[in-house]
Amino acid sequence: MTAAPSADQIARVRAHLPALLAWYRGRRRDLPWRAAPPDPWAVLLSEIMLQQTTAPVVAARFPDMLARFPTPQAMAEAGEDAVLAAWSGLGYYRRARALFACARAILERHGGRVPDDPQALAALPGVGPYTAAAVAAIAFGRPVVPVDGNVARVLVRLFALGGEPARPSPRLRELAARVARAEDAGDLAQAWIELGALVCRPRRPLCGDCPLEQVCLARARGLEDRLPAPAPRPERRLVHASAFLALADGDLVLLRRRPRGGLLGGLVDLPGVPLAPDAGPEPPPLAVDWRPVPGEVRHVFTHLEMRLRLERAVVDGPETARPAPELPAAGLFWWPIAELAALPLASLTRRLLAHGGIVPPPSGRQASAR
DNA sequence: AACGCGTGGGC
DNA sequence: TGCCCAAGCGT
Repeated sequence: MTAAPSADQIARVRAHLPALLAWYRGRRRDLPWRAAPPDPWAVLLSEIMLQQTTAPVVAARFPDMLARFPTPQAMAEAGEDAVLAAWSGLGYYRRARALFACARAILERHGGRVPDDPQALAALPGVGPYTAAAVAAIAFGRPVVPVDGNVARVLVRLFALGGEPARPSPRLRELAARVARAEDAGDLAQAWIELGALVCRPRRPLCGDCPLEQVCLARARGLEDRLPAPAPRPERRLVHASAFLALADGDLVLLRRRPRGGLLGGLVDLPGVPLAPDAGPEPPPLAVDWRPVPGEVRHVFTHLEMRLRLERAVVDGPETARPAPELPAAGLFWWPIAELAALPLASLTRRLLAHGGIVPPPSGRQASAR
């Protein structure tokens, strides 16, 4: 099966690190989270946003996020709901709550300054092995190689690790540590990642453009298109349900705060959207005259597909519907449509609202990018 | 260790 | 269109 990486091959790769560094510095992209000198908080914020979210999406949202929360203290003082609202549409919302907890931990444990030690970084909420190494290398020049999916794939090909899944793993991190060197750690960390993102792509790698082509075992053996082996695709469950859109006085909408754990945890949505894949159908939240909205909203999650009908009702009388004074921690509440931008809404919720004729403005972003 | 957790873009 | 995938983490 997979031969262990040889000391010779590691030495060959290390000897080519200057070429990798030169390649990176020659084609460095103008990414909004790369500033000189690096701001450790900005680096940490960007790396958490980049966890499983594509760089173009983060590029579009990072400047507003940093402007809204320029320091750990600013984020800690803004409160969890403000962070969650600013995160609207980015997905994996646990990251937003962990980020808020992370800002508080930086304030309490480290006097408001991002720590430079990988171990201290990894102890922060939402910061795992990759993010800790990335911040340590990029923001502080620590001689570590952060291993993300890109770097894992590059290593599997460079060392022709046929039986190795191309995901960050303790074994690949150990290999990365043996390839690391003390000089230019920040640029080298980014070089490995950029190489995977732009050249050593998942499919059809551009080996002719690769600064490491001459030392790549997969290339030498003609395996560059067959490594890494594709991972099996997990099943995706299909869930049918009905969501309920209740309007009052033309300017209030009935919403619900979801429980903090699980799917879309802590976000605001419409009653009837399943709280979990196996949750049964929910009864209407009000005994009123519901009318089906024609069509269906189909939304695909990583492990779940929802097909949602929408029931709509208009209730009259301000005595039956009063706007909540503030966003509640749980349960149903009425909210002015004009103030939807203040709420942490998932993309699914925006689509349901739009299907019912309500288009909320972007949540939590700066009012204007001008 | 495997699974739960969003979303949007590329092809 | 449907499928693949993305600068992972927590449990």
